[in-house]
Amino acid sequence: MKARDKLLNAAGQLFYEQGITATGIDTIITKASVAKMSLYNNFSSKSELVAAYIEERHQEWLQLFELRLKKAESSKAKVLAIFDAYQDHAESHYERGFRGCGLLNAAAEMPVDAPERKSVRLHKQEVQTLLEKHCQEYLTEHNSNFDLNSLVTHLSFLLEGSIMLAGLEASSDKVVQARQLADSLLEGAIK
Amino acid sequence: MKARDKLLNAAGQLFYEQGITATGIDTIITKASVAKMSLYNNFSSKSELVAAYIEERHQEWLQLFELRLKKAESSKAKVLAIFDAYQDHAESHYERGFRGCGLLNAAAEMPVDAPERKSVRLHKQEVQTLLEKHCQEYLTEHNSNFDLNSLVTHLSFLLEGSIMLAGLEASSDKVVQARQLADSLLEGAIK
DNA sequence: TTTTAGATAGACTGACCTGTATAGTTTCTA
DNA sequence: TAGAAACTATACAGGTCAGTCTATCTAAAA
Repeated sequence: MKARDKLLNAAGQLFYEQGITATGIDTIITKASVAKMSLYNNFSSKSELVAAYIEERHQEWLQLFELRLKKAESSKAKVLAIFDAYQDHAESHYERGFRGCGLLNAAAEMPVDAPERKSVRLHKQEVQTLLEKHCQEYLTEHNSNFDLNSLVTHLSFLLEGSIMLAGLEASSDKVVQARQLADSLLEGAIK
Repeated sequence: MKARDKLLNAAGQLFYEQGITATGIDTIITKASVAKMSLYNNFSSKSELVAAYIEERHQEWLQLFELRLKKAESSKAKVLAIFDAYQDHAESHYERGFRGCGLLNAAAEMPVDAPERKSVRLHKQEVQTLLEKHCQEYLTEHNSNFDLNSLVTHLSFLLEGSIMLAGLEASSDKVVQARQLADSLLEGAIK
């Protein structure tokens, strides 16, 4: 395996488990079994490694979502596939200590003006856009005039609130509950 | 003002704005205009200062809530007072950079087994207990057999999801929207 | 076979980290 | 007014931080 990938793997695990600021360069390269210069040949600084980490987490989630989306047959199932992907994410990290959404956690430990917060914001906006798209389809399919914006906002609160509380409790239960609530919310929107 | 209070003020601001791990002892004592020994005479370690910070944030919120609760006349208004307190919190920090819930942020930057995470969990449970109490009253008052647990869970997702996204966007808008959604949710629960 | 790119180990810098030790000063209070 | 308690400034220890430098090695490409 290339040094860059080893680094991303090690950093991915450590950043997620210990937090970014609390994780030092030396810990990362030791876990990756890589020389320090290999880090600085692939990334110009720790910040750049952090940026790569954030991007990777997001792509990882998008892949989980794509998998779930393929299996979704109804338009409601497509909306709920977003919740499924959150659940998959939660459960994939359960054994080594689930700690919530890596992106929200990263943003939470950065100062207000940190560039990392901006990219997390963009990623969450992308999730919101996905929600909007599939909710739109769902509503038009059922000829509902339910307010799209408030539905999307509502679902995004269920999503992020549940993953946050799930992380705090180190369990995916809350995400499962959020999915159920989202389900009945969607049902209510076409009645 | 006593050194202990000066320290709690300075640490409170710095921890909230910059994150806990990223804030050093020296930065805190400089901002507090206090000698280093004053810190270690009042707190045995940085961790103890962090614990005090977390406790203080929680008490601060409880006070905001008490104020709102007093003004609430209906049982629905009492439930919504919890959302109002979140909004007050968001807006009180707006000028110097709102960054979400200090407790959730603190938990987010700590390793899975950190004691800080446990106390944050306890505080969030207290909020949930308040939600439960006032929802209970609301439902019985209106002779509703709406499921209490799912209502409370739902509201807690709206609460924590909105404060998290609000922090990411440095605006209290999301919390206001969450309150509106909570309002109609409560209305729906007694129909 | 020679060149080149990627990797290695490890020493090093200078700044910053938490926490301690010492000694002098202010402030409250009995 | 005398003593105790709280506070100050400063220096220091021992560690860790991000990042640089050098020198060596290996493997694939030219």
